[in-house]
Amino acid sequence: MGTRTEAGRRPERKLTRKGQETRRRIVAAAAQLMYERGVTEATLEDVRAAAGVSSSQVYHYFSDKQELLLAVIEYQTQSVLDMQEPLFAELDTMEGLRRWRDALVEYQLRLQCRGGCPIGSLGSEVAETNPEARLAAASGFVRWEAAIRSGLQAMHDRGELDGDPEELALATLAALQGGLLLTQLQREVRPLEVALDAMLAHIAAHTTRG
Amino acid sequence: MGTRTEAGRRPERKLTRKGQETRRRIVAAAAQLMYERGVTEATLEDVRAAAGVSSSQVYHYFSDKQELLLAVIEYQTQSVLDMQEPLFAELDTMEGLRRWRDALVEYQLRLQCRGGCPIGSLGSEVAETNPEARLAAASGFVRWEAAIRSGLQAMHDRGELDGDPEELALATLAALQGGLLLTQLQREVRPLEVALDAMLAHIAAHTTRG
DNA sequence: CAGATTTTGGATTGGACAACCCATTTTTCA
DNA sequence: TGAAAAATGGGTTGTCCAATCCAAAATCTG
Repeated sequence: MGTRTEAGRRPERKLTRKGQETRRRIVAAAAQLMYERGVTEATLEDVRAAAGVSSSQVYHYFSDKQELLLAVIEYQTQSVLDMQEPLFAELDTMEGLRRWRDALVEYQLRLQCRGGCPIGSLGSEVAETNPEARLAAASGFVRWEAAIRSGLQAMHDRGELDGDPEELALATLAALQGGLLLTQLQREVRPLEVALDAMLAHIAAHTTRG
Repeated sequence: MGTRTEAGRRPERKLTRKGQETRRRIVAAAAQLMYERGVTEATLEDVRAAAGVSSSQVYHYFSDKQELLLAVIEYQTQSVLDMQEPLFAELDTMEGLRRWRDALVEYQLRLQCRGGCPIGSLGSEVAETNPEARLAAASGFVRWEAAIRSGLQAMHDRGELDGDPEELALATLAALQGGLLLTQLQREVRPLEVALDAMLAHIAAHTTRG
C-alpha cells in the first residue's frame, strides 16, 4: 500500500443489488476494524472474516487495500455527519450548541471514551504516508466544519453573533478534535467536556444576548 | 507486538558510555522514523540502518519493538517539553501566552505543516491497541498540561485571572492538539492559528485587565 | 594484564499478510 | 431460456519484517 498516485482506481462497475450489498458489508466491516485497531493492524483477512466473504470478494470490489481505505474514510465521514445531522439544524442558538455538546459527550461516555474520532484517527494515521487518504480525511473535516459554520452563520445573519463564523467554526472543530484525542488517551470524558465548554463560552461571549 | 502486559521489561543493565551512546542513537533514529511514517511503517530494519547499527544491537538494547516504542514516547515527550521550556516560564502573562502561540505557529510553518504533534500522533496510533503506550502518551500530555497550568495558576494567584486555571490549561492543550491535527491534514497553518487565538481570547476575556 | 562482561556483526528463521489465480455458481437481460 | 456478466470459494505465492542465533571484537574491572 503506501503512496500510490492514481493507478488502480477501479472503473465504475455495474453492480447487482447483491453486489452492492456485499460491497457495503465489506466497507462496514473494514470501517469497524480500522476504527478499533487502526488501518495497518486491520488485516484484509480480518475484514474478510468479519464481512463473511471470501478473499476474492474483497479484491473483486476493491483493487487493493488503499482503495478500500479510501472507501472507509468516505463511509466514516458520512456516518459521523449523519449521526449529528439532527443536531446540526439547531446549531444556530446557544441552546442548540449546548445540546450538540451534550450529545457528543454522551456518545463518548457510551463508548467508554474509546476510539476517538473516526475521521481524526484515520487521518492522523495516514497523514504522512498516504497523500490521497490524507486529502480524503481533510475533505471530511471541511464538510464537518461547514455544518458547524452554517449554524453560526445563521446566528450572525440574525445579528445575534459578532465574530467571524468561519473562524469560530474552525476553532470549535479543533477544540472538539483535541478534546476527543485527550479523552481517548486518558479514558475519561473530562477533556472533551472542558474543551467544548471553553469554546462555547467563547462563542457565548460574542452573542448579543450573551 | 500489540498488547503485551508486563513481560520483556528489560532489567536495568549496566551500560558503558559507548553503550549509552548507541542506545541513544537508536532511540533518536526510531523517534524520527516513527514521527515521519508512524509506528507500524517504521521497520526495525529502517531504524537499524538510520542509526548505523547492526540488527543485534537493537535487540541488545531493547527486548522488542514495544520497548523501543515506549522509549521513543518518553524521548518525544522530553523533546517537546524541552523545546518549549524557555516559553513556559512566561506563560503567566498574555504577552507570554502570545509569544508561545507565535512560536508554535512558526514551528509548524517551518515544518511545512507536516508531522503534527509527536506525542499526539503516536498516541492516536497506539491508543486502541497498546494500553501501555497509550498510558505513556497520556502521561506526556499530563506533563504538558501541567506546564501550561503553572503559568495560568500564577496569573490567577496574582489576581489577574478569574476562571479555573486547570480547566483553561486543559482546554488550551486540547485546542492546540486539534489545531495541530487539522493543520497537519490540511497542510496549512490556519487551523492552528485560529484554534489558539480563540483560546487565548477566551483566557484574555477572563483577565482583570482584559 | 587477564578474565569477565559488554558490545557488535551478519546471517537466519518463522510467521504474517497483501495480492493473485482459476474454477464454480449465481444473477442478469436480451 | 440461454449466453454473457457478475459474484463467490478457497488455495497459492512472494515479500516483508520481527525476532533469534552464533560468534567475534571491544571494553571494563579486579
